[in-house]
Amino acid sequence: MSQMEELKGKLKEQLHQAVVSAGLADASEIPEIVIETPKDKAHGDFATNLAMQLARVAKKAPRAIAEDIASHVDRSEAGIRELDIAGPGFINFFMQTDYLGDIIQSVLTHPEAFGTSDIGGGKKVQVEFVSANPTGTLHLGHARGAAVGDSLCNLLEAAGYDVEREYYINDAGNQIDNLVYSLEARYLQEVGEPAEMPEDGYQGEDIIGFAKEIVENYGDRFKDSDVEKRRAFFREYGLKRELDKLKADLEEFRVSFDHWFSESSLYDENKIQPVLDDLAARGKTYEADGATWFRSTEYGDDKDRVLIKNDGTFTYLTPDIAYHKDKLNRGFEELVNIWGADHHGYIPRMQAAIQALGYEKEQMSVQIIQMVNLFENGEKVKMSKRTGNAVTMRELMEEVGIDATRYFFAMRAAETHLDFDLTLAKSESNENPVYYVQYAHARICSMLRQADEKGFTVNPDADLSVLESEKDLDLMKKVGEFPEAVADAATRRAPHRITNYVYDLAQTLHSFYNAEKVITDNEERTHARLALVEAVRITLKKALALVGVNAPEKM
RNA sequence: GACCCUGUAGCUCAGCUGGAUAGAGCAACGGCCUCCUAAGCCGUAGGUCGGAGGUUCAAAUCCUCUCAGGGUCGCCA
Repeated sequence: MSQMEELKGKLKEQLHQAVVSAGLADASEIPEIVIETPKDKAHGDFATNLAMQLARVAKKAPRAIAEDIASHVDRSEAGIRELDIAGPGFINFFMQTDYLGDIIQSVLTHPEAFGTSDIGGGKKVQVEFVSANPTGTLHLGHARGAAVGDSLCNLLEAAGYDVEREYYINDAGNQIDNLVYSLEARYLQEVGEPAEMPEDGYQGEDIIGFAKEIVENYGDRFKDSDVEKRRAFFREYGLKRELDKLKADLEEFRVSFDHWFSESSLYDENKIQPVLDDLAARGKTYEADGATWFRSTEYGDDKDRVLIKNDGTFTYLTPDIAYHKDKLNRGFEELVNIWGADHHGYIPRMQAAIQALGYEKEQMSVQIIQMVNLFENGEKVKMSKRTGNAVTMRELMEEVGIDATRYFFAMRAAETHLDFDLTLAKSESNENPVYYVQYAHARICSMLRQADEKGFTVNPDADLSVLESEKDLDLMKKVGEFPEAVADAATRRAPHRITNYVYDLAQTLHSFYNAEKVITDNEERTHARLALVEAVRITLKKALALVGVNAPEKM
């Protein structure tokens, strides 16, 4: 538990006692006391709406209740320096400031623990994201999914969940056959045979590249070889190369998965039929029109869904149900799927399947990643200038840079449509929020270097009580809010709260920097401010790391 | 037709498990470098929170209806 939480806990406890001793309400009638941090600091360090909540129970006006509470609360026990009753009945608390110094010191002595919590209680959660088909290149939308998914995992880990990152490889459907035929056609073209691309073949440059590789390494030996053998080889080769490329791109984007799960392994290990049998045994399937149907309407889906088509093959849903069953069998208590917006209609049937198999609906949740629109110089960009196709993740990384790309994707709530401003993301100026935050970090590093030259080092035991200016206190408070920001972002599955927080922290630092001098002739204060500034640096770095952004030491 | 997302300052967005005069960035305007990075700071201006009802002591936030934009509705994946 962070110092901030402890402090709030103590305050709640004292307020609770005050309500009882003032005879306003019985202990059982008191609602959960909410302590908030007011937006306006004129409203104190903390505030509560308790008096308003008690109006009904106590049958008194909120302000009168607030007066009663105020006169009964043990101020020194709760760490209250001063308190105000304001507005319709808010109680504003101005706290004794010594707790702020304690927070800074604990950041310096236990930096690794700062910002972590145990609200997850070690719960095993699996997050499946990106999962793009291994038939081409990662695009804009995948990049957003990767950034959001990875940041969410970081947050859940910080909040004490046991997290696994998984990528589901769709390597069994006919899109893979298509990959094989496309690669085959490209290969034959390379060795001078007349061959046409399949009608809906993959036109990407990557496939041509793979065909060239095969010619380099194996010559034209597949030209006249047995078609089945050739295709088996191309399947393996094409898939491997596509996966290598996906992994490499994602690694570069600072996203790595714990587990790459192959759809075809569900077939190889006979994991699909047993699930069909299980559903049938539970009476959740029926035959009609030559197909086998799943009664998803029993769980609120719009209509029932086909599992086995009348040609005897499975729909996409069928192995996917088996896949989810497999995930739950692996011991995950909760599954989080991060899907593109085009899959939102798919949620009810998957949730139906989970329930039909006897699991709780809540064991699977879906985070939808909404569309991304690219803008450059105020104009909508649809296609890559280079290739004429959709803009790829790699192009983004190269043109915009990884830090800015990850920051921009983390910056907005995942389920909202995103306008990605290329011009802004690329600009190395004050308009760009990424640089603003990174600059704060670099600025501190610069101060620390200069302090070092003058013989000052950061001392966690520095006496922080000498820091009394408004800017000092603002900055300490902002650092203290970090653990709460992380816990909040994790609970709400909202990485964008971290970028909001870190921007705020950077702003507070810059403001402090312009108002107060860190390195001065006053040794005591210099030590105290160095400690403060180092704590800010650690916090900036940790917050940026949560969204996959580097914290440079120089800019 | 059904469902999902969105509608808050000129632009991009926070806030949405109800609370104090609705916040931030950019853009606009005015200031600040003999001083630890001006990629910075300080200030000014700018809003019928799409609209209409309702619930509440209190609504941007909850409910109903409605308008606008985007998306999805396959025995594709």
